Amino acid sequence: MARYQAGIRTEGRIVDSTRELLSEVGLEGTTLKAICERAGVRVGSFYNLFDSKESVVLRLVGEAIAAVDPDPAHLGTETVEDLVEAYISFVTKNPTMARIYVQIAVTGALTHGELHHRIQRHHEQRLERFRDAKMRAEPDLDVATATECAEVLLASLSGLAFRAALDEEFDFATHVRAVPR
Amino acid sequence: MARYQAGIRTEGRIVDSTRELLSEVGLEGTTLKAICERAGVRVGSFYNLFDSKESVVLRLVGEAIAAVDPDPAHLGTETVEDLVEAYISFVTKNPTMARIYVQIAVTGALTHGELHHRIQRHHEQRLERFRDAKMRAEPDLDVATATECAEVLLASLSGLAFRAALDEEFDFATHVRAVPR
DNA sequence: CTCAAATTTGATTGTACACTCTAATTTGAG
DNA sequence: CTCAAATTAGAGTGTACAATCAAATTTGAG
Repeated sequence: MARYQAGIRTEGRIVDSTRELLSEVGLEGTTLKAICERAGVRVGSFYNLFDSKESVVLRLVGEAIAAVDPDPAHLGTETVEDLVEAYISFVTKNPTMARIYVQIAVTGALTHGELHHRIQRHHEQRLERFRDAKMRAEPDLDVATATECAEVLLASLSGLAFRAALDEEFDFATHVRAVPR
Repeated sequence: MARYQAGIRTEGRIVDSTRELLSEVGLEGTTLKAICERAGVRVGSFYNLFDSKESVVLRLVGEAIAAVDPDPAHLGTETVEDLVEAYISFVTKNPTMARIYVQIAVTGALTHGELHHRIQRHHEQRLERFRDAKMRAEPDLDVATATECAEVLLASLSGLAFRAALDEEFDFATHVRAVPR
């Protein structure tokens, strides 16, 4: 069972090259051959470490999802502003990951069932956090209205993130801060 | 040169089956084989009528783009509400086309250059129309602010359209009407 | 140093894809 | 009815893909 250093390093290189490729050429361009070439590894070595190409991609999706949300420890005290600012810093400081998320959300979710569920579940969680933050700020609001607000705000954010993913010039932060809430 | 009826009918069947496939299984699942099978046509017949698979897809993109916008004849008098309502009725009455647009916007734009330009150009045109409508309603607004508003509103709409494309249950119209402007 | 286990290699398989080509068939204008 | 042009059929090409496998090599604990 005991793993060797060589194998661990190889695994890291494979994950790194997959991440780079996903952000540079999308899911479509991230082929097994491309991953292996960039990692300086033969195909056989890849399959010694991973069950399938999908398993690496799925790991990266998890990474991206984890990076979207701010410190879960603060759950229960965060404001809508906190969540919005966290999203801004995610997209601007981590454009690679943001791109991966947007790309996989669409290219993956519509066809591959596994990714679809993962993205859907993540959206619901985010919706709840935004709604709770909203209700913390305005306790008189009923749940339905708060959920409505959260849904629209989230849609604006993802719409703008989508735009940022397609157009490098797009000033994401400024536009997000202009979103009415 | 004179075309025969048989060829014209075949062409129609191919376009129809491509449209159906795009909305059902996305760009990825819309293979030449699938198109031909559904159209009840052999591969050779396809290439007698079209240069490539891409050319049919591109025609469908044009169709989708044309369907997104309301009657261009009214250009110059339409209000922001008109544009928003037109978008709502496009997405709700024509979910197939909406799906095609969203899917192609992302899956296509990031990799295939041709589609990328087309989608980008369309977005800019839409942005201008929303901005002009906004300025017509509030003549005191400076161009930058109006553009800003239009950009955010459009992002909200596309974010919600994206959501609707992923989740059949999603009540698009209600959410769009809840978007602050 | 030894040796079993971990890792690497590279040739190989099988499948799906867009697209081509030639010959047979069908169409419809004159 | 004729026949050139349009259409269709369907086998075939080439390429890219994910994944497999047995054999060679490397690792590192004892």
